[in-house]
Amino acid sequence: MTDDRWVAPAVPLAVDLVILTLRRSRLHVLLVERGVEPYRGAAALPGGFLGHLEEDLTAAAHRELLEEANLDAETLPLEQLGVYGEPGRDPRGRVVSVAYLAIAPRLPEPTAGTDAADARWQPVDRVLSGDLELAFDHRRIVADGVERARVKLEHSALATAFCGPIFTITELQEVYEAVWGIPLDPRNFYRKVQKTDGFIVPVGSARKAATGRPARLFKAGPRAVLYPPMVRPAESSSTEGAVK
Amino acid sequence: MTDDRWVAPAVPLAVDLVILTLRRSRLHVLLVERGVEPYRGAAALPGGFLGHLEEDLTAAAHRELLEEANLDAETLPLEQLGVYGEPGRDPRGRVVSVAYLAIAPRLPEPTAGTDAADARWQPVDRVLSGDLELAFDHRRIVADGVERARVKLEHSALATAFCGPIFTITELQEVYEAVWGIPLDPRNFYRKVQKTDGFIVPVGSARKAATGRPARLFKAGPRAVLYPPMVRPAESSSTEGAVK
DNA sequence: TAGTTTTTTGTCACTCTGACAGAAATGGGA
DNA sequence: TCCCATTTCTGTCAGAGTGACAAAAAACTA
Repeated sequence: MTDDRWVAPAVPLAVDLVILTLRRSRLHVLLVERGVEPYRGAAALPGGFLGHLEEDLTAAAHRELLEEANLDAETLPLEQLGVYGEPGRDPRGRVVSVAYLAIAPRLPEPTAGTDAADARWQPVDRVLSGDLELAFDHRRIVADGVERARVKLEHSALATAFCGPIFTITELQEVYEAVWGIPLDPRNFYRKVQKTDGFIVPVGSARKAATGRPARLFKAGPRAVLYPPMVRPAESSSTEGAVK
Repeated sequence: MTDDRWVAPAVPLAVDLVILTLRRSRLHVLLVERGVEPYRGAAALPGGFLGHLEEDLTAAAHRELLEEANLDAETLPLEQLGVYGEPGRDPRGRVVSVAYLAIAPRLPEPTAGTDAADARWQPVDRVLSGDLELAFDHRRIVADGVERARVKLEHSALATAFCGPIFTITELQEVYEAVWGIPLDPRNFYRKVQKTDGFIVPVGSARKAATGRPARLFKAGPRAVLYPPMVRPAESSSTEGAVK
């Protein structure tokens, strides 16, 4: 430690991406089929090593997304999710991975890129339930990403980003229900979003419908942080929050 | 990229520590005076490079804390704060740093360790105001850590960890006031913490005081997450939350 | 025209909060 | 001893927000 010419150990650095979107009212995550060892053939998050020593982390994230799933996410706001770096998480040796989270409206169907044999959307509950196994510690990373998304829906207007540019209140409600995984009362939800100033703004009262009363149309409002927040009903578990 | 024998670039990995505590009812952060270049003599967060290639990140964090400030933080729960890795943040070249946050009751006065010329507590407002300049991007890291602490006080019983094992409600209020940086109404605060089930529990109704009515004594309750949360008054700024 | 479906407007009781009044329990002078 | 300053604790009151639910409004269908 007090060596005169001690050199800091350098660690191979990777990025992993949790890309969430909504498809048929269910939350999906983008997964690729690994085309190389280790875990060849297994499902995994898109991601990979830094391209070169000076590459920015977010730049690497965008590049990997393009390479592995042909998704140009240049416009996607990537949010840092965390660092996953326990020794032993990668059979190749020490690798530290920085996970990023993106949440987006309907994205195009991805196509396989260079390092990945396949790329497609998978429902998150299949991943979280363990029904679909992921390589490395990627299941945990997905779980962390989903939890982050749930919290963000409470305090930010992020939900509007899941919808198209124009949407109905019911569609917005479906976003919350899909991400939170619980049903909400349409009438209370309607009241809440309506009186949350700047959350949504009505757009030329056009209409819409297949059956039932036509719904008003809205677009995202100017407010990014919601105060007071949307309240997520308390977990049913009675011992929730207890420790010791 | 499709090179057959391409090797993943390895990056020197460091950890930085934001240790927050309360002293004389003000929030303080642990800083060291750098004993080596770059930024020799400047104030900085304790931290340093990974000791060896297989060292765990949190292990490195604990080790650095011991080395630089002689604080045995084995028991401190360290929480990951984020990754700071833009190229150019370190004049020595590419370095990626993982920041950790710890929040603790009165810790002993630190003493300088091997790599640091000095180690001491500094009020966070001196850092955030720019009055006290920090090396690297450490001011930003401190700001992120303080903001995280503020949010944690809302949703968790963390505030009790700042107090001693036994405390009065007023002392608990002072924690909130110091971290949030705003005054609170003692009567409403009293009511709120009292009826938040499991937050604090009365301990043998002993007493205390210098002047005024003696206060009841409490200890931390079993509840770790607060629901409903403690509400932090909305920021005064009127355009808060506006975007675009 | 009656029934179905979905959206929208209300209602009611309850909880939580901010603002504030004032009583209770102590120590310190005069 | 008696009043006062100080701090803790107990209330009160009005307003905002929420969960649960009723019912009207606006379509389409049979």
